[in-house]
Amino acid sequence: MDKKVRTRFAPSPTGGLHLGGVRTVLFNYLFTKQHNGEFILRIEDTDRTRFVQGAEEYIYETLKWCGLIPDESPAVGGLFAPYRQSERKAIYREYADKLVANGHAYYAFDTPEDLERMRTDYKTEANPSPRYDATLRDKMRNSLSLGDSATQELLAKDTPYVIRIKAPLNETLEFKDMIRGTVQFNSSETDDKVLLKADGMPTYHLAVVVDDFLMKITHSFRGEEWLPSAPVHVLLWKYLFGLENMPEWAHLPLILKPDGNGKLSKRDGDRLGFPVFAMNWTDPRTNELSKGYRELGFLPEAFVNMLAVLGWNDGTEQELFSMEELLAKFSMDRIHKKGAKFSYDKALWFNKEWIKRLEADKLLPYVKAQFEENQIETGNDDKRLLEIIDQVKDRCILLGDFVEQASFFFKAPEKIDTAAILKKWDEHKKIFFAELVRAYELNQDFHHENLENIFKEIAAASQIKPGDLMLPFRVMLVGGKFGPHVFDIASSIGKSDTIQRIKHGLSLIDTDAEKATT
RNA sequence: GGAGCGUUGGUCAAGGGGUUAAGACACCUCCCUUUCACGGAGGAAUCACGGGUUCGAUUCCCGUACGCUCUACCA
Repeated sequence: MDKKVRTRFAPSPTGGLHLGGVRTVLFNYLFTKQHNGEFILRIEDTDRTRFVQGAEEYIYETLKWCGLIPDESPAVGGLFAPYRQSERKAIYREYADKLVANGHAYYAFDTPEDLERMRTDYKTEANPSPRYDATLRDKMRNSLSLGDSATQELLAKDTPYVIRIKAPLNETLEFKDMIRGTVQFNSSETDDKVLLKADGMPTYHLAVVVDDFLMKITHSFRGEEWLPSAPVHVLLWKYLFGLENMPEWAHLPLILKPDGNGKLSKRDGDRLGFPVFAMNWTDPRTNELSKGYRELGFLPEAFVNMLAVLGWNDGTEQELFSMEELLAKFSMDRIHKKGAKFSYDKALWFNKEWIKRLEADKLLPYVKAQFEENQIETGNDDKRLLEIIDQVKDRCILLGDFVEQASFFFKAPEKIDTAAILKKWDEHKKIFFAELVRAYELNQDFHHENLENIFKEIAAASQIKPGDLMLPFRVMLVGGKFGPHVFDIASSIGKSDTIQRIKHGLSLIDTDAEKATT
């Protein structure tokens, strides 16, 4: 391949950027990077949607969070600007006119009602969805059926119209898909798709072909749902720029809903309780907020990893890939043809693995942010925080779990699970803890080994098994049955806090025990 | 209805004429841990169906079934 690889992604700014969209960019990005190519982000907006506040920025931010906007090619601007569809209206118009002039497209004056009528009038059992195609176009109001003079008259009167492609009969249309090999269609199966809408904006079909040509795109990635409209695009390439200049296509497999079948949608996320957007997304039409993976406590590394192996693997047992590893190992020919059902459980597993895998100092900023959000003061001692992260990160699935798993290092628990203690509580244990407090008060060395030794000595003297005392101790310190080793915690929070928490625990146990008896 | 695409455990999947058909998630059992996790060992569970080709088909070919996508002046 001697020509420079150039790829693009064209998100619509109205729909947010969901899992499938991010994965398309990811594969696109990996491929482009591997070929040392150039990646173009084009915004697929329309007159109606281009003013949606913050939608473009949202897309950039998502891609930045995932590490998918390469530094060397800026998001907007560059060699082939403008990249916003709404700013390229005149360009599309020019090519639509050219197609009409060459006889490959025509004006159609049908109103929405006309089209509706056509769909009901010609609907039969054998053909439940009639199309505007070679069999029907003579019966509709267009420049082909009306003739030149009538058409000119309508145009002169500013009658609204669209431009439709004139799909030929019985031609074999084929193209090579990077994932599926050669795909063939019969041109009779494609209908006369609208290329230029009445408002002067192009449809996706025209825009994608024109832009891919003008921006010299060599490889074009999109979801599998576009496969059925590929013949229209092949036709446009043939009429406008020559098939030899057509980029290679890759139709990526769909991401399917976890239960049942079908494409994963925003609704499924709401219904089953997991996000389908990388970041929080507020639908501009309904103002409805959908939670994002970022806000839910996912690491970008985990999110990207999870997406990468949804529809691709390297043929080994490896499942955990950093971006560097993906760049080294990704290849188009190992992308699956089959759509994959999304599994949130597996997504959580990836996050858990990445939290375990990342060094504490990489985790530090995330953990700090979590504590800040929950108004827990961690002080300025990063060294201590790093130690704590190392102690608890194995038990965290989401970044937010650090709050539950480590907040007691900084702050006495608000609630104590006294019920867990009271099941096996008695006077002897009460006395033990009173003695423990006294012993710890006198003690200067608050290292965990020493604390454990003192604890065990007193237990032995009281003739109670240490095991029966560990749980109450733990609950007093952290509030519940979880967390790292008790003596590590005691050592970390220090003498006065430890003693205070035991005392507080004892008084709570007393009051709750009374409540239980009355 | 039509066209295109697809079909290995519940899910993600490796493999691709002869295999005890990898591995992961989830589930279950046990071990470790005087908590919760992590970790370790094990278990249950799969080649859609029917025809070919072949000594032999999960693998190749042809059908069938099923599923999905599209069938908008949405992308």
